[in-house]
Amino acid sequence: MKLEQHLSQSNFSSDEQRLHLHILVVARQLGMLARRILQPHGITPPQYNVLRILRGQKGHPIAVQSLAERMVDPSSNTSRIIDKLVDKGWADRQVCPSDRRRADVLITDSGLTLLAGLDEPMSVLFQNTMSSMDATQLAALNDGLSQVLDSTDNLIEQQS
Amino acid sequence: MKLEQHLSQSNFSSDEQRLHLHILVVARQLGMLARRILQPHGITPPQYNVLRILRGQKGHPIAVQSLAERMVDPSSNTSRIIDKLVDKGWADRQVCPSDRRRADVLITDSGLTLLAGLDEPMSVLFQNTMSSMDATQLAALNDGLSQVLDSTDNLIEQQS
DNA sequence: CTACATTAAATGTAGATACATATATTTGCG
DNA sequence: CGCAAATATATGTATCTACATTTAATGTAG
Repeated sequence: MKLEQHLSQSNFSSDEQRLHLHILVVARQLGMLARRILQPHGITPPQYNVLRILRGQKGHPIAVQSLAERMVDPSSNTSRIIDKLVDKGWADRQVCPSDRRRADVLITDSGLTLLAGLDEPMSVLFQNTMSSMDATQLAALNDGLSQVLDSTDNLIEQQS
Repeated sequence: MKLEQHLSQSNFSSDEQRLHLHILVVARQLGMLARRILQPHGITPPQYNVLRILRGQKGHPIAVQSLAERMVDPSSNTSRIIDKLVDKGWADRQVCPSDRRRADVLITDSGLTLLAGLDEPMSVLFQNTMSSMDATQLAALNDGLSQVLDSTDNLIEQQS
């Protein structure tokens, strides 16, 4: 009944609406906690997201568009997020030789060092926020959200 | 495994991290779908959120601060969101006579009419996005997210 | 090979957000 | 009462986001 306290509202029109609001409110809280960890290091959540994707490339450059597709928030302005990463020396961008429209992006050593220092606090955050759940419950939630994601994908696809 | 497709990533460091990302990605999709419903009516999700709270007051005025506490995103600039609602004629704001620091906010008939037209499409959205789940599964998800909300509240409280 | 369409990225711009500060009012203590 | 502290809201400001447009490079039909 935490949600009810949060919104000072005692009943919702359906369990579906309640779940909808639950997801939005929890996402906001998780985002806030992540921001607090990242902020002292001068990095925002979308920038962190991009850096993690770059690290996952293990040295292979990636185009801006592919980056955008893999981001949690794909509508963010990926070009300008990369600008910031390059400005701060965490990423490197250069024109792709085989297709000069594209920009190859790579993480720098400095970026890798930054991420290395963030891995532990972020992983502690995941553990702390999910600590009340056992493996079965975690799996149930992941399954349920996967189904919701499937529904939203279908709805979004329909419209476009 | 929808999440994996979305992020083009095949494995995560833990189920906790996977759940964290699941929540963020689903919240983003739900927000996007809501925005698409609201946009043609010239209203944004935070504005809609405030209007619904105002309607819930059933004619009783509410202070800006109390509004902020009940919003999904309490850090939004509630004053300026109310500005927009007042500009569009959906809400009415006047200085509280008993404490002139405060501003009493009320929904207008025009605001009620707007909401009345949005109730159905929004409720259809809730149903559509959650349609794959039965009552048991809905309850399990709501319970789980309530636990996560509790954990995040504790973490946020600790820090401040 | 030229012209037009397509693609990739960057940029312009209005509006929204986060965070700090300012303004106005009330409270409470000497 | 008189004045500092607290409270409620509004405003300032830099940054960020969403959405449209622009620039540049490539693909492709004639």
